[in-house]
Amino acid sequence: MTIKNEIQQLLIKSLQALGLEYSGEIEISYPTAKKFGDYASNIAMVLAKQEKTEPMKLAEKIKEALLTDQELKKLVSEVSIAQPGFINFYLSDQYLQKQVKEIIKQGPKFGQQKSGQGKKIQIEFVSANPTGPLTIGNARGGFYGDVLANVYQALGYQVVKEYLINDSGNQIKTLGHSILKDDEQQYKGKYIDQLNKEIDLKQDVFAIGQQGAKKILDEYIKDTIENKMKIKFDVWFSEHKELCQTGEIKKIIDKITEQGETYEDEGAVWFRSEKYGDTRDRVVIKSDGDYTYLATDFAYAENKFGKRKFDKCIYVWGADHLGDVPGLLNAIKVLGYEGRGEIILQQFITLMKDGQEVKMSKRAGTYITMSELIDQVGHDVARFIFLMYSPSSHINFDLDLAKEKSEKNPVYYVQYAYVRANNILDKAKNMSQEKTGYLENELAIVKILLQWPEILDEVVASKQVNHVTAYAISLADEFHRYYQQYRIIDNDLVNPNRLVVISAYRIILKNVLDLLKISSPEKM
RNA sequence: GCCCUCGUAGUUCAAAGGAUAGAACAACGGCCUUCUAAGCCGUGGAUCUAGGUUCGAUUCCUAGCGAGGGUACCA
Repeated sequence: MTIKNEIQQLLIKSLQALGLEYSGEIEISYPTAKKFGDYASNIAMVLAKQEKTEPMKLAEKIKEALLTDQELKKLVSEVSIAQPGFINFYLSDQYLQKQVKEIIKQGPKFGQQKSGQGKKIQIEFVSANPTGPLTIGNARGGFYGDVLANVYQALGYQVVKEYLINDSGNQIKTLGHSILKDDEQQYKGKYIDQLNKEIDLKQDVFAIGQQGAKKILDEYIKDTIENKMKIKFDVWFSEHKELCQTGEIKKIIDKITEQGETYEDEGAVWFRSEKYGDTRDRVVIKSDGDYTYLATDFAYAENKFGKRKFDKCIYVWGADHLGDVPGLLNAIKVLGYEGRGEIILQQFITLMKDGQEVKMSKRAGTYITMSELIDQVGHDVARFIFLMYSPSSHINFDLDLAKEKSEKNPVYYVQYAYVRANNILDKAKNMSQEKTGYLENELAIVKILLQWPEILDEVVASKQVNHVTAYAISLADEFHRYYQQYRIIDNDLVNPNRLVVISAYRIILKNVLDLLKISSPEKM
């Protein structure tokens, strides 16, 4: 149980004792200034209207009730009221000192929780079409999905990371034409020239496209993902093999047709999506007999929820799939899995060059590949850059600027804090020890360390993975300041309390960096 | 036209409806005989516009302006 949870429990008890009714979740936040304590609740302001009283008076009553609770004293040394009605909590020094030892005891496990209760969750991300190398646009969701998976895992979920290979359908034909370099060529670039030489061109277009797709997947995409981005997918899911050849698409479309969820019009088969709140119905079988993307989505959803029994599936998509969201959600609903699918849209990246926008296009050959970027700035920097963005923000990306800034990237700031902590612990091994009390800065560090499990909870709730990088930076920040201000080893003497704090610090920072899959160097 | 996302320091990004809107880079001024200065301290600098809801709005609502995306029997 996190500190936030404990404070929530204390408040619930107090509200009950006062006979106050409140059904919502009690919000606990980190105050903006140190004088307001370590945790704060706005509950008095929320309830003031319902109780027809003033927030300050109500806060005072709740405070009185809190103070009678013996449990409170284990955690908190002081509760105060502040305008316009905040209730502020101050963690006690004893509690903090106890918790530092807990961090050291748990080590890499600190922060892990069991709230996921072993539920099976699947995260599908990247899933770029195997028609060209991975651009930074395609790969935007890569680091995101990878870290989100780690967060879920830390909270006790069973996570499967999956890449859907779109190896059937029209874009494969188009790829075939492109490799043949005939009139219908669309994709261009060196990799197409290469494939043109490597593949036997005396086959039909679809076969050429499929061979090309396989080569692109193996030689470009997997290489970038596994070796450059350091992402390990648990499942590479072939649409062609798993959904087309097995007949799963046909089966599921037949099934919903039996249920009356489709109808025929103008030679095509339509899914009644409008019935479920969509703006229009959507085609699942085209008049030429081919299945649409949505038909595949039906089969894929059934495969995920029905066949493989995932409790929850997260789809990390690019913003260009926006139009498919209602179709998929309604498909999930019709199949009986409503509420178990969640779609995260990643907004587009605009490529900037000398202050000008460049349209990123595989067809025009104007793009930056993820592989290129990582070669230029290194894995840790590339990963950190992408993880700092919120999924909903439109990124303006300038490669030259990224290169120029890579040496000043915040990732080094964070890693340097780790190096410093490490050096001290290394050096202090053989020092004689002299015990004194804890410094305020040390307790401040402990307070931040204890937020780690709360950050994990928050990320699962908000899906804002960028909060983890922000947390890493604030961890580094607090430590650098402390390091500058105090000498830990002085005249070959060291205070063991300080070493305890720094050990705990190193553990948490390592846990954070591991979760982000950023290296934690011992020396820089 | 309609739908979605976004609009915050010079720049790139943060901020579950909360308290004095945070960082980083850039600019300017300081700090290395002592645990690595890849660091620290200090200064200046921002919520697109107009209304509304609220004790309280960068956040929610309405309208406008601007950027990106969607609006296919493409994927």
